[in-house]
Amino acid sequence: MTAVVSFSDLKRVCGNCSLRELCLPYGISATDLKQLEQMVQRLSPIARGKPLFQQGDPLRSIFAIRTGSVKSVTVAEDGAEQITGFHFPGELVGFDAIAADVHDCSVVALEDTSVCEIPFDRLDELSGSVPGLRRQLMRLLSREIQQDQQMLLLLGKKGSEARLAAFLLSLSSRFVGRGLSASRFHLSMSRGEIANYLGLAMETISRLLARFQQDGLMTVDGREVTLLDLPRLHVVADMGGEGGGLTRRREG
Amino acid sequence: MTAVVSFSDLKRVCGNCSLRELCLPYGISATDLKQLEQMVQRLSPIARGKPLFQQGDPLRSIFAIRTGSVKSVTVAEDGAEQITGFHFPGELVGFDAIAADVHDCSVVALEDTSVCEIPFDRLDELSGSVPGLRRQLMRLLSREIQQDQQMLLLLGKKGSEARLAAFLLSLSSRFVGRGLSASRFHLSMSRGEIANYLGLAMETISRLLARFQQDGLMTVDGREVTLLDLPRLHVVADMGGEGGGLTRRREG
DNA sequence: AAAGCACCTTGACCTGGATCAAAGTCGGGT
DNA sequence: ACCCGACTTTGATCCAGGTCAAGGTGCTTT
Repeated sequence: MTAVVSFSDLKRVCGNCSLRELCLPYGISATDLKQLEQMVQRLSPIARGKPLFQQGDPLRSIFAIRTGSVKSVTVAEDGAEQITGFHFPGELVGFDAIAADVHDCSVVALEDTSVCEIPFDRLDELSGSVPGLRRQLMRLLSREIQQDQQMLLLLGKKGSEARLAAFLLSLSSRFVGRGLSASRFHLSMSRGEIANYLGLAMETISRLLARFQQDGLMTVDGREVTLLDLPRLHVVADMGGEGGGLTRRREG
Repeated sequence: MTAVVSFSDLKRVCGNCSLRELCLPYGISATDLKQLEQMVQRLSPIARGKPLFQQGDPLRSIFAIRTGSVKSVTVAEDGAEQITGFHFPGELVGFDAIAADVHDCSVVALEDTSVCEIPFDRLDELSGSVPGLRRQLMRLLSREIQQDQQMLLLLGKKGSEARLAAFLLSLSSRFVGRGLSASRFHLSMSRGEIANYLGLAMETISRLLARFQQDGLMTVDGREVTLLDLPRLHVVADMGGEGGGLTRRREG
């Protein structure tokens, strides 16, 4: 092991590429970092609506979103499509494919999007020699499990208002992490995509947004959104359990 | 690296413990295996209703179910409980905790259950020196992501019949994997727990089981279940998408 | 064998959100 | 400027599944 790389060195290498998330806090040596740097390729931007990879494609690489945004979509045998996630700069996609070496969802750009490609076998190899990288990879996989399970709770136990509020708050907190505004942002996905993601009908999203606005929780102008009352949105997002006021019985 | 261990050696070491799933097909050396063997501890059986670990506990170990069965439960801030999974012999639990070093679900025994405990930091350490083990760990994490996303599709897009049918088929195929009958088995969870897991009301489960029986799809006697028509159950499980006959519009 | 309890079933009714329908809005192309 | 197609809003109606209520069923305890 050679010297640990400084923060500024890293910034030079990855810029604000999301890969710094992958390696930063875990002490990577200069040689290891060089290897990591060399394995990453910048792809030409993906146009809105174009897939980064598709369900059924063999696992070749993991991708990091640099700019723009994407959705991941799973289609069932019967043709039903479920959006399983939206991803923004600094986030990685493709982890679903490790289990079977085949992607079981498609990832599609919601707007013009640039990504970095990380060939998986090289990443795997390097993670053998860099314990911090291995831990970080596992952490990322585990985080995805957590998020999906949080989503299961949302779909299994919460009503439409709580779902939408939770969705807006999730976007907000992720934008904050990127140094953007917590309360004012642009939705890169359509109402229909939000609806699909939350297991609701498009019309319901439309009505809910109108109601939230009317209740002073937020402002909506097309896809431009301003959250006016974060605390109350949190209350709405937490509604619907047996702990709160209005119960919603479901188990015996 | 010393000699690769034979299948029979492995059987001696892990018996039919689920850990063989973790290491078997990936060529582990005798010394490595010895290390793995030494790190695994057999816990005294967990009584029905007792937790293996609880939401909020720090990550210490991963657990492999040896006999019996467990459920994992997440409780939201508002008190709503969501069962995020059922686990049977040969399956591992605890992966959710890697991201934050804290378990974000509780795992509770559905019947008297015996498990093996695998201290996580030792597993992590060993996985550094054994590439096959590392790959297998990643595969397991990734598989959990896949399963959760499959579940998201179920909760987001399918009706009650499809959910229950898919649930029964999932149990069936998992039991087959353990060498048990695909069509005849015992439910170790209550109707209420099934309902909670599937995002339905207990009464709905009860009614659906009655209807499935009446339709000749299966036989129910308390918690004893016999699947009579696997193919038709598959059809029911796949219902509800825009590809099939009866549509269920949701996106624009 | 009676009581107690946890679990399950069945029926009657209600409601949240889906579906159907019909305009309205906006951005991009010619 | 105008048109076109994709997206969004809003209203009316419907229904799958939740909720409420009232018994069963069967196991364990005494």
